[in-house]
Amino acid sequence: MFKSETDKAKRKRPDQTMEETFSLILHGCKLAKDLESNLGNLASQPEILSKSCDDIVKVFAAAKGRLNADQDPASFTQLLRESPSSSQQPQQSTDPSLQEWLKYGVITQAMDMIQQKVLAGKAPFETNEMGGKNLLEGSASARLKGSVVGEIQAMELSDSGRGSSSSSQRPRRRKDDEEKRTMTVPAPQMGNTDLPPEDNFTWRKYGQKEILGSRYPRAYYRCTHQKLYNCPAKKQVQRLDNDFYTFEVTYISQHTCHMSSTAPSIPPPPPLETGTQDQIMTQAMVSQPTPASSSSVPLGRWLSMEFNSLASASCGSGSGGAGGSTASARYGREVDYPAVADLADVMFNSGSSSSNSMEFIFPSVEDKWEAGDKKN
DNA sequence: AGGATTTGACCGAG
DNA sequence: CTCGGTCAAATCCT
Repeated sequence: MFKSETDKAKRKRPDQTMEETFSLILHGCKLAKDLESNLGNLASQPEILSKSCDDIVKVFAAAKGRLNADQDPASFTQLLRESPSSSQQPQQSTDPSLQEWLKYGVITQAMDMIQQKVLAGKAPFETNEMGGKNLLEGSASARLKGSVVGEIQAMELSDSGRGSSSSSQRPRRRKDDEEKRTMTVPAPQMGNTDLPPEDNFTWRKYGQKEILGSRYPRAYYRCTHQKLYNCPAKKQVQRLDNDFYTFEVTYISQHTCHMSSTAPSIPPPPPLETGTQDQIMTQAMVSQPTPASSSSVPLGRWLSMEFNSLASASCGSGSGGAGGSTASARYGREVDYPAVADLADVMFNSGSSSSNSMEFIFPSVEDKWEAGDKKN
């Protein structure tokens, strides 16, 4: 895929070549970004990590080769430095998150994230949940676009938290007893923008509250299986004051529901149903990039699958809509798709799951890649 | 009917 | 006392 691009470029004029080289580099960046987003999931899959790295290296190598052969690197560098409004860098202006990523070196964050996970040996960050039935509902592209792109602007492990469990009356755990991880994820910019970011877990909304100084209310969710499996996982979702299209999601505590072999969130992986298989596959692949034992998909394959089927892939998550609730549970109960469930299972058990799933990554990438920057 | 969401009230931390 | 987080009854949805 990349080689052909490179070959084609060689037959073109320098300016075209430059443009394509630029795109190539950006694509490489995207691949890297995708990888970064899934490092958590891939942490335990060195082969896939290796493969992914190879893919990225190939892209950059191709770009480098073209730069060396066809043009003056200096000009390219200059291109990079030009103002965002420059027509010379459509891709650049197209993907602000990428720029940001490049600028701030999010990879470092990702590495830290993984390190933390490994050190802590705990469950992963949430990934997008699939809303089961809602998967097939309309505004798929919106969902895709709005899904968690995995732009981790901030990710923290702090000791703050609150929580209440069930002891006597309302015994609240001390704030420093809970783990809190905060990240920001883009909201859909088309369709139902109320849809909050999703991950691979099912949540039940148990409260919403206006927060002082915040423009938008904060929604409180807890794991659907809280009662059944005494799963303490919770999350809070709130729009950023200054950015309606961005949610700040705070995950509190780890899921323990998947630990149970009987946990509903991990039904056995029966064969896929027909008809929606593509969607499911895409969704599964995308939302559960974890290279799991049972259904691991190399990043490279995700990419190709993604690019090939994105158009028809409805986004995987569903939470149908119901006003801003992430709890797909309502309309799409638990895990409706075996493949997804299987993947989720794997993910759960792998103890990793970055906040970002491919579903969120590729679609947005694709959108940005093709549609240009409509976000800003 | 069962389960999810809504929403006002309650409770504890600061 | 204020505010954030949670509870739980009412309501909604499938």
